[in-house]
Amino acid sequence: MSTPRSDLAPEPGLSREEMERLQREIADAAVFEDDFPFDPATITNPLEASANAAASDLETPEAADRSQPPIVAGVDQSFLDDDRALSAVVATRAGEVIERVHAVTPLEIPYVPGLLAFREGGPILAALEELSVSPDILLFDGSGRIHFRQAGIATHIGVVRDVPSVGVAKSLLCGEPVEDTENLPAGTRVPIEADSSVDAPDGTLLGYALQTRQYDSPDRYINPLYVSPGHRVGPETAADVVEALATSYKLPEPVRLADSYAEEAKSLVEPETDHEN
DNA sequence: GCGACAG
DNA sequence: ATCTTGTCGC
Repeated sequence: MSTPRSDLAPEPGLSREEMERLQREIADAAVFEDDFPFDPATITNPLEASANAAASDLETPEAADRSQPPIVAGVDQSFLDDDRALSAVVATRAGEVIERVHAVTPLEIPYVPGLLAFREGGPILAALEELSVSPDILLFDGSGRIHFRQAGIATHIGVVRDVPSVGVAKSLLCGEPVEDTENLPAGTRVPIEADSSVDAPDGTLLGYALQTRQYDSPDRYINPLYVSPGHRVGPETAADVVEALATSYKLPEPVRLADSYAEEAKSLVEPETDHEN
């Protein structure tokens, strides 16, 4: 049963203290383990999509929902001016784009590390409202459980909508890799554990540094992604899904698609309106 | 007081 | 995030 928590939506007008209190509520409501009906192994990009399509053929009417691969949606933002954000959502199934939507909303607050959801959550929720399909899982450009209060933007939106979600960050917000993450071979994952900066027992597994791509050559190397559970997904599955979708590039395809669509959709937006002074 | 900090 | 030049490699 689906139980959205609109009451926990990120409100930009709150004081910093109230925002942090809300994040602790989000973390309490979040589920950092697999809790969804589909088979994550059926999440793929186009190249491998045909391989597993044959396996699920003889469907009974009741299982009709699972006769098709899960819908994976990537979410990302771009900025139009200094006070408007454009949020883009690209829904994919078996690696194919089935829907793209976007929404523009005013930015209420500046970027503050740890409070990203209060800056970009509004635009994201507005864009998700525009979607006609129901994503089985959401991939965000930012952290999930790898967060001071275990409530990164992927976790926050996942809980509010009660949809499985994963955080995919390009840099590490907090936590401690259990070993060096420089110049890792492709396919490597290094656990990220809670340290004193995180509101969780030291050593709690928050996510993974995941090396999806790497150069063959000498001194230059690609940094890993920092993948963490958002909501209703465990750390292993979160990394599995991102790895399965990051076939040609460092970032998983739905996130790349959302990234470019967020840029592309700028041309569809009205120029900034002069607010009367 | 200093450092560190997703997008 | 956004800007933007320079460099590496197929």
